[in-house]
Amino acid sequence: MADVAERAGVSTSTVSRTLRGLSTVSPEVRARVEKAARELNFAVSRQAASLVTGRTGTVAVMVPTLNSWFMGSALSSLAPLLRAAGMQLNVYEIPDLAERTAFFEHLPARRNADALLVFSFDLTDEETARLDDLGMPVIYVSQHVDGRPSVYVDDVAGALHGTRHLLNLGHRRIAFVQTVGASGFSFSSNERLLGYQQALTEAGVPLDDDLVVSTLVGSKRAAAESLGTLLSLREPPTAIFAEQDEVAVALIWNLRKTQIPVPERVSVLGFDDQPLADWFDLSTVAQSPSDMGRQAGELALKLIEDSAADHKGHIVLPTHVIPRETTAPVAHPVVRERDAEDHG
Amino acid sequence: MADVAERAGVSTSTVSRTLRGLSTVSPEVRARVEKAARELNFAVSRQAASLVTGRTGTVAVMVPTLNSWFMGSALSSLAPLLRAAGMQLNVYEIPDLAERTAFFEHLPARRNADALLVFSFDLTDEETARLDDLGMPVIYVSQHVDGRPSVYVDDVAGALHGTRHLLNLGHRRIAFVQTVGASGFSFSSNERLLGYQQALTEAGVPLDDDLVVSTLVGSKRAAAESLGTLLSLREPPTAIFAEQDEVAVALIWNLRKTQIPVPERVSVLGFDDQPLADWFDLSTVAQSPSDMGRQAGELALKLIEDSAADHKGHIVLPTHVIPRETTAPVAHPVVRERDAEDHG
DNA sequence: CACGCGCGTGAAAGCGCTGTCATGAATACC
DNA sequence: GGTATTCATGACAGCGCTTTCACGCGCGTG
Repeated sequence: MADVAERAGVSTSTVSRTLRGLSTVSPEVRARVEKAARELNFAVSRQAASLVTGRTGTVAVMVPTLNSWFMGSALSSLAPLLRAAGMQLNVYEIPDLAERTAFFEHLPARRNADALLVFSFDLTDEETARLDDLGMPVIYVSQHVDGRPSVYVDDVAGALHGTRHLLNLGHRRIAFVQTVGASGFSFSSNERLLGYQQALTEAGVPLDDDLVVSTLVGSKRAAAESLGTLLSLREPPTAIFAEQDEVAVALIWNLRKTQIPVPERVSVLGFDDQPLADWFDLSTVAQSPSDMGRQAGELALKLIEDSAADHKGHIVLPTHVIPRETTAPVAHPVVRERDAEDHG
Repeated sequence: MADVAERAGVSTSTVSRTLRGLSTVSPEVRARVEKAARELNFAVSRQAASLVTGRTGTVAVMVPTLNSWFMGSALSSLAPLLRAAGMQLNVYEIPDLAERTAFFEHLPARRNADALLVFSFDLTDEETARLDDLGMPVIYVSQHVDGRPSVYVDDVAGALHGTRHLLNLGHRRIAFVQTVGASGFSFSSNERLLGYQQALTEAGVPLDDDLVVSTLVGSKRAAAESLGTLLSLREPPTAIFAEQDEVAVALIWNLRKTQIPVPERVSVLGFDDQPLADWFDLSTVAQSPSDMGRQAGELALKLIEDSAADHKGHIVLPTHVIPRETTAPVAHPVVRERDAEDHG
C-alpha cells in the first residue's frame, strides 16, 4: 500500500480511504490512486485490514458434502450474493464424524469469519451451545434450532401435499420410503413422514406400519429390497412416496426392470425435484435449495451488518407438487369404491 | 494471546512458540501454556499470524459453478485434503462474464491465499498472464496451459477409446454430438472431437461433417433437434457418441419417446460417468474429477510448501470406457460386411 | 575455576492495514 | 475582513501475532 501511496503522491491513509470507497476523497486524488493501484496490481490484504477492523470479510459455511445437488444449488446461489457484498466464502466440508468432532473441538472458524452458515446437520445441544459462543452470528440452514436464526423448507407441508396428490388420484395403499443415509446428514426424515401420516389421517386412511420402509440412498440394490418388501405384502401399495428423488428413481429403475409399469400399476412420487427427476419424468415435491441459499445468505449479511438485529425468527420455505409422468389415477377403481363404501 | 501469557505466567513469545509446536519450549512451560489456552478457549488468529508470516493458510479455488457433478466431486475430494493440511478453502464462483471480468480486474485472491486452483476455464493469454503475477502458485485444473502446472484428463485418449469401442462393435456411421454450454466453461470439446476423428481415421472410416452436430447442454428440446438432424440424414448413424453424459441421456430420452430402441437400433455412448449415467444404464467414458481434485490439491500443497519446486509438469489423468446397456453390436451386419469389402 | 556453549525465555520490532486526531486550505458567514 | 466551519489530507498509534536478538542460566571442558 505504501508503494501505491508513493506512486500516487499521497499518504497511505488516503489510499486506504480511496480503496474502501469512502467519500471524503477528492475526485482527482481518487483517480490518481486508483490508477496507481491498478498499475501496481495492488489488492488490499484482508488479513491486515481485519486485524484492525475486527471483521474478516468472510462468511464460513459448514456443509456435510459438496457433492450433492442440494448443496451445489444452495452454495451456487449463496456465492454470488456474498461476492456482491464483497465477502469471501470459506467452506468447511465435514463429511464424517471424525471431522465433525475435530471441527467442534477447534472451531477453526473462530475469528476467521464474520458469520457461519451451518447446513443440514442434526446438531446436538452441546454442539449448538459450542457454536453459540463462537462470537459471530450462526445461521442454521435446512434445519431448525429453537431460538436461533434458521432457514428451512416446510417438509411437513411438502409431504402432506404430496400424499394428498396421491390420495386425490384415488390411491389408498400408499407406501412411504424413508432414507437412511450418510451419518450426520439430516434428511428431515421424520418431518416428511409426519406430513405423510397427517395426510392419511386427514383422509381417514388408517396408518399401516408395513407401508413404511427404509432404504439406503444411492443403492439400486437396497431399493430393490425395499421394493420387494412392499410388493410381497398381502395388500401391496398402489403408490409409493419416496422421501427423496434419488430413491424414487431407484424404485422406478427396479420396477421397470421387473416389467411393472409405472405409473399404470404403481405410482411413484419423489421429493426434491432435482434434475434427475426431470430426466425420469418423475412426479415429485419440489423444494428450492437455491432459494434457501439466497435467503440464508441475505440473513447472514443482515446479521453481520447489524448484530444488534439479533434475528431469531425462522424463515420457512414452501414446496410445490410437480406432477409429471409417474403418478396416475389408481388402476382398480372398483376395489377402491368398495373401500370407500367401507369407510362411508 | 496476552491473556494466555499472563495466565500461564510467561511471555507472549513463549505462548506463540508453544501453540505452534516449536520444540524449544520446556515441557512444564508447555503444559502450563496449553492449559491456560484451553481454559480461555483461545485460538490463534490466522489473520494476525498471516500478517507477519506472509502465509494465509488458505487455498483459493476459482470455479465456474458449484452446482455440477464435476465441481462437486472435485471439491469434495479437495476439501478434506486441505483441511488435513490445516488449510482453509476459499471459493470464488465465477458464473458469468461480468464476474469473470471483475475477478481478473481486482484479483481478490491476491494476498488472501497461498495458492489458487483455476478450474475448467478456457483462459485467454491475457488472463493467464494476469494470474502469473499473482505472486502465488496457480494450478490449472481440467485444462492445460503451457509452462504452468496443470492437472487434467486425457480427453483425446478418452474419445479415442470410446470411438474405438463403437468401431469394435461394428459401427461405421458414428455421430459425434458436441456441447455448446455456459460461456467460459470449457468442455474440452475440441479434444474430444479430435479423439473421435483420430479413431475413425485410424480405422479407415472417412470423416463425415454431417455426423458432427452441436447441441445445448441440459435441453431436451435442443437434443431433439440434433437428433432430428442425424436421423434425417440420407445414411443415419447407427451409433452416437455424445461429448457429455447429460447430452447422451437427453438423446436417449428423445429416442425412447420416439420408440427408437436403444441400443438395438442406435447405440449411445456418453462421456463423464456421472451418476446420471448409471441411472440410465448408459455406456460411457469415465473420468474421475475426484482424482483430479485430489491431485490438484496435493500439487498445490507441494508448491506452497516449497515454492522453489516450481513444478511445471502436467499431470494427465486416464479415462476408462464403461460399457453398460446403451451400446451394442451394429444391427445390420450384412451392410457392414459389404462396407468392409469396399475398404478391403 | 574460568570459559564457552547451548538452551529456554523475554523484550521489542515490525507485518499492512485502519481510524483517530491534527493540520491547513478553502469556503461560508456575519 | 476576520472568524467559524467544512473539507481533504497526513501523521501516527496500534490491531495480534511472529521472529529476531539478547540475556542468563547450567553444563561440559581444559
